[in-house]
Amino acid sequence: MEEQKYCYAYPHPAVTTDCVIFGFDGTKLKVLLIERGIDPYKGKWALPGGFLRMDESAEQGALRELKEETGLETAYIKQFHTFTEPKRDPRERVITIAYYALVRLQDVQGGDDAARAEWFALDDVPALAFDHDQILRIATRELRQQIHFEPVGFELLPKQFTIRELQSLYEAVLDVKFDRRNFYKKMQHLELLTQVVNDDPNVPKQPFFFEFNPKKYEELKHKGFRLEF
Amino acid sequence: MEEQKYCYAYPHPAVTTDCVIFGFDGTKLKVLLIERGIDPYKGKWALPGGFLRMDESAEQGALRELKEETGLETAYIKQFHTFTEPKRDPRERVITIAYYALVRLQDVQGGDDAARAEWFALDDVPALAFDHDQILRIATRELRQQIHFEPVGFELLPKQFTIRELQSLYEAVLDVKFDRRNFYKKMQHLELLTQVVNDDPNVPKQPFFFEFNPKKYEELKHKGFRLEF
DNA sequence: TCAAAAGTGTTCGCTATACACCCATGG
DNA sequence: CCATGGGTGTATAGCGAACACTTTTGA
Repeated sequence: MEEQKYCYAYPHPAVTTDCVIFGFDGTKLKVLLIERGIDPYKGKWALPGGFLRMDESAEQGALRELKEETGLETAYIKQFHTFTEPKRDPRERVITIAYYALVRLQDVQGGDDAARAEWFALDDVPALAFDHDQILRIATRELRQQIHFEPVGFELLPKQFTIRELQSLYEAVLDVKFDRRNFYKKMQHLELLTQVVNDDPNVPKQPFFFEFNPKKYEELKHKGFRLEF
Repeated sequence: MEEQKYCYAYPHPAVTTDCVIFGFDGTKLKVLLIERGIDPYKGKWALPGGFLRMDESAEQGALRELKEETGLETAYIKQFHTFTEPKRDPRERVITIAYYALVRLQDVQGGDDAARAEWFALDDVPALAFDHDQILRIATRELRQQIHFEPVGFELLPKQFTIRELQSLYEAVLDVKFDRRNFYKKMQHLELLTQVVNDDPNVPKQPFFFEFNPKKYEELKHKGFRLEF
C-alpha cells in the first residue's frame, strides 16, 4: 500500500484541472484528446488534465496541461465549469475545474507526453472516459455562447486571415449560414479589423487579409458597443 | 492538536461552496451577507459558505447553504466561477466553488444560524472577508451578463408582477433606463408573459399583473428566438 | 477564356426609439 | 377635480436580410 502522508482532520476531495483544447482547421471545429495509458478507462480517449499542484492556481494548472499537450506557452483559456458529482471518478472523490482553450492549429507542436494525442472533429468524437462526454458537451455549449458576443473567434484563426475564413469559423462553431456579402460588409464597417497592406507583387492582391484589433474593440465596448454574430 | 485522520498520498486542498444570494427590493439589487463569528476575519462580513461534504455535489452544497441562511428549500442557483488562488485562505489551501442564487425577498425567512445575516444594497457593501469582494464583483458581472439574454430576472420578482416592476428590476441590475412605453409594448408582444385575470372588484384593475411563462419561452427559444434586454 | 471567388451597391422590411395621447386611480 | 401613473397609438431612423453586379484570380 502506498504511503499516506498528507493528513487532515476532515476528508478532502482530490482536485484536478481538465482542459478542452479547441482548434479550427478551416472547415470544422476540432478538439484534442488523449488516449489513456492507465486504468481506469485504459485505452479510452479523454480530455487532457491532471492534478492541481498545491502552489499553483487552477489557471496555471490548465496552462501547464496545455503546454504539455501542445507545446504552447500561452493561449486564450477560460474556466467554464467545475464538475463535482461525488462518483465521477471510481477511485476516490475528484472534482475537476474545467477550462477550454482556443489555439491556432498551425502553432501546435506534438506534446511532450508519451501519450497518444489526436485531434477529433466535434461530431466525430468517440465515447470518452469518466464524465468527459458531458464536460465536452458543456464546453461546446459555453464556447458557442461566448463566441456569440465576444471576439474570441480570432484566437482560432491565424493572426492574419481573410473574411471568408472568419465566416467559415463562425458558421462552423455556431452551425449557421451567413450571406457572404452581408457578412463581409458587416465586418468591414465594424472597424474591428485592420486590413493588411501587402506590396509583394508575387502574392495576389485579393483576397484581402485582416487582423483583429483588440484595442479598438475595448474602445468601442467602453462606448456601449456590443459585438454580435 | 486536532486528530488528523483523513490521509492521502498527495496533498489535497479543502473545498468549499460560497453562495452569493441576490434579492430585489423593488428599487435596488441586494446581497445577503453573514457576520463572521470566528477567526480568521472575525467580525467581518462575508458570503455564506461552507465546506463541501463528501457525499454531496457542489450544487447540493450551495442549496444547503441557501437553506441555512434563508429557509428556502429551492431557488434558482448558478455556478459561476471557482476561485483557486493558493493563498486565498490564510489557514490552509481552500478552493471555493461559487454560486449565485436569485431569491424573492418576500419568501425569505431568517436563517437557522445564530450568525447575524443582513441584506446590503450592492453599492453599499462593506469590505469583505477573504477574497469575497472579488467573488461578489464577479458574481455581479456574471449575473448582468446572464440577465441580458436569459429570463432569470423573474426569479427576483414575486410570481405575479407588474411591467413596471419588471422594468425597475432590469434598470437596477443593468444600470440603464428604458422608455416606459416601449418597454411595456416590448414585453406585451414578446408573448412570454400571461396576463393575470382578476375578477375581484376590491382590487384595482390597473396596473395589470403578469406571470412569466417558461413553457412558452422554451418553445420560442427552440424556434431560434433569442430574448434580449 | 472561363468558372469561381472576392469585393461593392441597392432595395426592402422589420424593429427599436422617440414621443403624443387617453384612461384609471386615489387623494 | 386633479395629479400621477398605467395603457395604447404613431412616425421615423437605422440596421440586417435578400439579392444584382463588377472585378480578380487561377487553371
